[in-house]
Amino acid sequence: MRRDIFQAIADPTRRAIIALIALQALTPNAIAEHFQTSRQAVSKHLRVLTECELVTQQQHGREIHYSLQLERLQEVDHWLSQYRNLWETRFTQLDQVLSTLKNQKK
Amino acid sequence: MRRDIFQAIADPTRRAIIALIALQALTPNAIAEHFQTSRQAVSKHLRVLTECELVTQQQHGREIHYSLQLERLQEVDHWLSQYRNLWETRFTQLDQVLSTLKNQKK
DNA sequence: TATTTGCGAAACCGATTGGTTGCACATAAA
DNA sequence: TTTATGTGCAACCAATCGGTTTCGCAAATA
Repeated sequence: MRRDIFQAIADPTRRAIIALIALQALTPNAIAEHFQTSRQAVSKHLRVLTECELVTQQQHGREIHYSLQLERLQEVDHWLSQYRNLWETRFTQLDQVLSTLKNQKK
Repeated sequence: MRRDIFQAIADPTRRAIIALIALQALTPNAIAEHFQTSRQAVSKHLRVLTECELVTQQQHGREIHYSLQLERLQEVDHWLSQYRNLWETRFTQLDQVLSTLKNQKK
């Protein structure tokens, strides 16, 4: 199934999981300990995150360590960048208004 | 109802609406013309966007113009910034590794 | 070998989602 | 005044979501 990263980060639990594994890879059980939910529910979230390649798996014996693919978040950053330009332009325009007013005073 | 901005931008149609009204305010009818969906469906999306204060309404006679609240997107930007630090740190660390190798060569 | 542990997958369930159609109600135009 | 237009809202519906419980299987442990 084709997954969308925006839909993946829409769920607060999934954002919490992302925060958890940002610094170190964790197993589903280790992640589930941080929530009042079952390991299976966490596994379903990890499945969604895996499907949009936000996390990857490393198998160690019977344990599976999930780690965050930080660079995938740049897709969100890229989407945001078009609007970042806009709001920075807005500030630039405000600056221009202010400096125009300043010059008129002189 | 309390709305979440991440859930608001999860839907592709809503992201398209955001892109449409980023530059100029539009009416529901004008927005609906860009999609193969009913005006009422667009209205429901606008309701979601309004509830999380991503858009605001300006009434002009019987028309209602919806415009984007650009600065609300900074909430996403802020969430992203913690990870942006991480991926920039990662590059910095890579740079350090490279320069260490370079120095060892000398 | 027998048992425990870590995991994914499947079946199920209530709540939510995104769409529709059909209204009611203002405002603008004839 | 009568008619047309722009809109929000409610009712309905199939699909999806996020959770649970139950299961099967491979790997570690006794």
